[in-house]
Amino acid sequence: MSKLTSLYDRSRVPLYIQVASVMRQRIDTGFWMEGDKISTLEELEREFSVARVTIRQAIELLREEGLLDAQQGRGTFVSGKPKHNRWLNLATDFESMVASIRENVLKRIQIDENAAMPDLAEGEGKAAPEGYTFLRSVQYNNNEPFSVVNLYLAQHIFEKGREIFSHVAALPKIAEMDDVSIAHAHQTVTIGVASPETADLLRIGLGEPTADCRLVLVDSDGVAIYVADIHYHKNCFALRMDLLEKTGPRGGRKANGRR
Amino acid sequence: MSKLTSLYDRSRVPLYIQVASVMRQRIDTGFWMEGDKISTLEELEREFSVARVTIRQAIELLREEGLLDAQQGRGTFVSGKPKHNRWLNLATDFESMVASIRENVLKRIQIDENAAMPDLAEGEGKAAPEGYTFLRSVQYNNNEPFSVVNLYLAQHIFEKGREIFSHVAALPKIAEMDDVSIAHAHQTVTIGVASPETADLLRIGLGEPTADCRLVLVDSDGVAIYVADIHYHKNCFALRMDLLEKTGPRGGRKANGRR
DNA sequence: CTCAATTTGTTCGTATGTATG
DNA sequence: ACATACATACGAACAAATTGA
Repeated sequence: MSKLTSLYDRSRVPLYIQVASVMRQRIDTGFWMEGDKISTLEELEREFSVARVTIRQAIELLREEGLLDAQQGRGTFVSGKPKHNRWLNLATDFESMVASIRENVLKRIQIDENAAMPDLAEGEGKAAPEGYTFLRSVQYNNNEPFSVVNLYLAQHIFEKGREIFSHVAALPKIAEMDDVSIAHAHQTVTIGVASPETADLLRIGLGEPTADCRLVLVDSDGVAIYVADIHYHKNCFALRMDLLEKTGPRGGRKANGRR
Repeated sequence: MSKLTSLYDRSRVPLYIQVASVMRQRIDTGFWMEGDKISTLEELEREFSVARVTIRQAIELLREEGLLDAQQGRGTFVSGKPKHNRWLNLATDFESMVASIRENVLKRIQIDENAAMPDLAEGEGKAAPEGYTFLRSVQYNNNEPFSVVNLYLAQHIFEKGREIFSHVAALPKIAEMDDVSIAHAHQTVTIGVASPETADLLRIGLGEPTADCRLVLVDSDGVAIYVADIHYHKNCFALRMDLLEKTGPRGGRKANGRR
């Protein structure tokens, strides 16, 4: 009870869902392997400090997902792993980002030519004087949506390929334009929550976490020509990076440590 | 009603909390600015397709957080912004990662010398034959926890500085060891959920989202000497990277595009 | 000052969900 | 499976405060 209230103060999500989240994670990470018999109800009751019925609700949830199989008199067994989507491996440099986007299937769902200005943070360049066109699209993989892209494209860029931008991803096209210079390109990844529109498009619940990626291209005049807010489904997001890319291997028998 | 059930099917988080999440985000992103009068209850009812009382519960939640101020007869106003923690800007190369970790305050809370092997994925090197020591620590900033580090340190590395590793961050110490070579170092970022221990240490709810970072160092023999699973509080996590770091500016009047 | 429109605040009844023991 | 308590959500009606005509 005391534990319940303290947990409730922190999250307000129904307890059995919290419990189910943790158990799902255990299966996912292999802490409970497929075929294993998991702890008994009594052990779980004690571990989570909740009532038996609450544990059973959590198990029922995972049973519906096909992850658990409770058998009277025997125990509860792991009957499957949550399917990971993790298709995406977010690129960490321009070339590979363009390459990966080029392969994507996307559906353009909205275009507003006279859009409001995107609000640019420090270091994201200055706004294009001719204004922006707003483009929204959804990216699919195996017929399932995995990201929503909200893009502000500088008007003078958009006009170079009004037709093309309506149907294909903008970034590769921009990369191909010889008369467009890109002085800076950076992305910032954070964790956000799904707005009603995003939730709808990604088919997730309102307020569920998403991986939010802001991608900004700045031209040689310091103008932000491409400002994208991308919301990735959390299960489709992974970002792997090599930390020694620039410097190469370090240390070893003979200290080559600069510093 | 139909919308309710469909949302409920997707998330099962209480509706008023979902609504509050979205409204909090709107304040955070500046869609609703401080001092603004936000939409009326009736408009919000329609927008979210929920009952008046549900909207009021969401507003009450944000009122308690100091973000909204509802005034009878006048409207509801934005009275503050959610405090951003966002201290962290995760490093994307080895040098700066070592430097940033060096500055952190950490509390070592657990050490197990004969720990189970970490399960290594493809490309993460092979396990150290002498086994690993498990170290768990919490990193603080302004007295608030922002990350939990679960580290498997190869036994032969741990023994080089048993005392030191008990009190300070391991990574900078390893970087200083001239007789330790690091052939590969990479990290993978995903979105995870808080386990009971992590939730407790970060003071968040069970199953709440976290930014999970796996950091692996592999020595020149292909042995994983440092395997860390780091769970960041979602509000303390931001990862900014320059996409043109390697190639420099591209395009412009005269196409200099290599390929 | 009064009136009407607008907007938040409160309450009732009902149904279902969550959690305990 | 049951009894109990409380939380969540709906819809609707009414009350109270503010504003401007």
